[in-house]
Amino acid sequence: MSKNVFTEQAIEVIRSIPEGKVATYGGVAALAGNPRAARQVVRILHTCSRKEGLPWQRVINREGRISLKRGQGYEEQKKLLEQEGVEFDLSGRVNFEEFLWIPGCKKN
DNA sequence: AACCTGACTTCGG
DNA sequence: TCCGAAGCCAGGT
Repeated sequence: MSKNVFTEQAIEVIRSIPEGKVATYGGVAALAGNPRAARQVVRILHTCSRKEGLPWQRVINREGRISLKRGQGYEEQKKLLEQEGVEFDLSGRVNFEEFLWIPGCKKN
């Protein structure tokens, strides 16, 4: 327990996103105890994804899209997700009905 | 040691 | 329906 509780929780939430599923920044923040801390999730991904080995590619924005721009990680993230089985429609969106991870959902 | 920024989201006008 | 502003806060400069 080095950092604050929120950070600890957020990291744990991110870690528990299963392969082939995705979560939103706000969703992770909410599960970590602070629905409005989506930006902190972004920060955490930036600072910890590398050293903590977090599945950063499974976190996308609320529109079901990848927030990164082409040439800045977008392609890599999409590729990683597709390799896990996550599909994108023609406009580059993920179908939440099918791929949004919901803790406790038995369909996982 | 302050100030700025960010792979976001929500709310009010 | 659309747009600006607030909320959140650790890391980098």
